[in-house]
Parts: sequence; C-alpha cells; structure tokens
Amino acid sequence: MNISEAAAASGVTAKMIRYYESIGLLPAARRSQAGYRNYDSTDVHRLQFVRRSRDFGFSMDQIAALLALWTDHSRPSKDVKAIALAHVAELDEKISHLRGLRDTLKHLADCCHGDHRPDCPILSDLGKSLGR
Amino acid sequence: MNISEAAAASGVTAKMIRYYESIGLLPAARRSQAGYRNYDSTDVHRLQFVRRSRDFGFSMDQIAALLALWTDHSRPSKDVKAIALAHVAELDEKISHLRGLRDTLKHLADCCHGDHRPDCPILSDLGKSLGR
DNA sequence: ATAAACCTTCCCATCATGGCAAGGTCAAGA
DNA sequence: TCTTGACCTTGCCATGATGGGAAGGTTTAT
Repeated sequence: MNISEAAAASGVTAKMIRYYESIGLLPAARRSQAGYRNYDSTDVHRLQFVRRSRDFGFSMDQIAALLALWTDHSRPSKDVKAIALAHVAELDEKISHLRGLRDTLKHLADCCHGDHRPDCPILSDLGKSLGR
Repeated sequence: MNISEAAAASGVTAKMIRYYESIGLLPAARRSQAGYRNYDSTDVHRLQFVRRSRDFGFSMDQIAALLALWTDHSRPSKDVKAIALAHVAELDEKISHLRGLRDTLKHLADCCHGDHRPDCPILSDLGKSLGR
C-alpha cells in the first residue's frame, strides 16, 4: 500500500503521515526500492488510532504516550486511564473558561438595545480597563 | 509615552503593539524625531480595548470590526450586537463540541478498570476506525 | 563621558497543517 | 517501446499570535 492509499484508508493525509514520521510519532516507514513508503494494515490501524486520538483533542505528547501503551499489550490499564482523566480535566477547564466568556458576553448582548442608537454596553465594557 | 510605557499601561506587550500596527489593526503610531513610537492615553485606551476583546476570545477580524465601531460614535448598536451574538454562537458551538468529547472520554475512563490489568476500553475505542 | 536601559528593524521558532515546485517512478494506452 | 498522466520524493514557504534574540541607534542618569 503506498502513502496515498494508506491516507485514504486511515483518514490521515499523506502530508500528515510524513510529518508524524518526521517528528518520531510514527516509526519510519518501510520503503520500496525506488524509495516509496509502503504501508500495511497494521500501519493503517495505527494511523487510525492517531487520527481518532486527535479527534478526541489529545495533544501530540499524549498521543505518543497512548500509542506506546496501545502497542504494549501488557500495559496496566491505569496508565491509560491516568492520561484519559488528565485530558478530561483539561477539557473541563477549557469548557468552564469558555462558558464564563460566553455568559458574560451573552449578558452584555442582552443588555444592548440592538437598534439604530449608538449606546452600547458591549463596547462600553470592552473599553473598560481591567482594574488598575 | 513610549512603547514600553504604553505596554505597561495597557497590558499589551510592546511586541504585540508593533505586530498589531504591522497588520493594520492599529493606526501607525506617531514617531519622535529619532523614530521612537509615541502614545497618548487615547492610544492606551484603544490598546486596552483590543486586549479585552482578545480576552473575550474575539478573532482579530472581529476585533477590527469592533474597533471600527468603537471609534465611530454614531454606530448603530445593532451592528455591535450582531458581532457579539455571532461570537456567542461560536462559543456555544465550541463548548458543546468539547462537552461531547469530554463526556465520551469520561465514559470510557469510567469503564476502564484502571488497575494493573491490560484490558482497556479507552485504547480499544481509540483503535476503532470510524465506520468504513 | 560612559554605561545602562531604552528604542528600532529584521530574522527565527513555535504547532499542525496546507500548498507548491522540481525531479524521480510507475502503469496504462498508442 | 515510447509517451503521458498520476503518482512518489524532498524541501521550502505560509498560516496566526506570540516570544526570543541580534545588531545597531538613542536617551538618560551618573
């Protein structure tokens, strides 16, 4: 299987496959005599794993760790769970931060007439300095 | 006021002030004879506005639009409200996306023993392809 | 006068991704 | 067999917002 077939089968672009290889996330691919990269179904499976991990929002570092654990069939599940829970915590933090912004902004928008008049609490608020 | 004083007063780094000027978000600063940028309190106020807008998570494009409206004292408040509500919608989308990820991942983690045994639903799930 | 602390511009790096160009390779059709 | 188009390779440039640093000029205080 050449790189574009592996890309199509895994959902990771050829460009990204080469990139992942270059940063050491993936092992160097076997090459044909002409230097073309060759992939098999195991490689594609690994690419799918990476892609799905990206979809979950894991960082590259986390993915590297998960990939190592995935490959090691004797790993203790608590190691995996720790990474997953750490990511859940990161997501919780991000979510509550965004929700705070969203609620503040929604409140300001609700207080804005939203008509032809120029008075606008949104702009007033943005113009305020933060303390000091 | 030179650039580092303006930076300290506004909370925007000198580096970023120059960058914002270079991309046209801010008007070119007045210069001293030696070429030093000079700022006054109006400029600092504008910088604070930009900074606060960034804190709210507005994109640079949105900030440019808000800045123009902020400067135009006769703008209709509905224009501002429209930008704010668009951003609220973006935030809502981002939040629900993250919450979906978070819940799925949390569920997987809850199903994982988290002990010395290697069986792990998290890794099993990550290894699954998405349909196809 | 000299040194420290500024300022200026310009270049490089990030991170994951895409695009493009130059050159080599392979497969199918004339 | 030769050509052509579709692939492959590497390498460079760009993104967007930010930081770091170098080289060189200015200001200010001692």
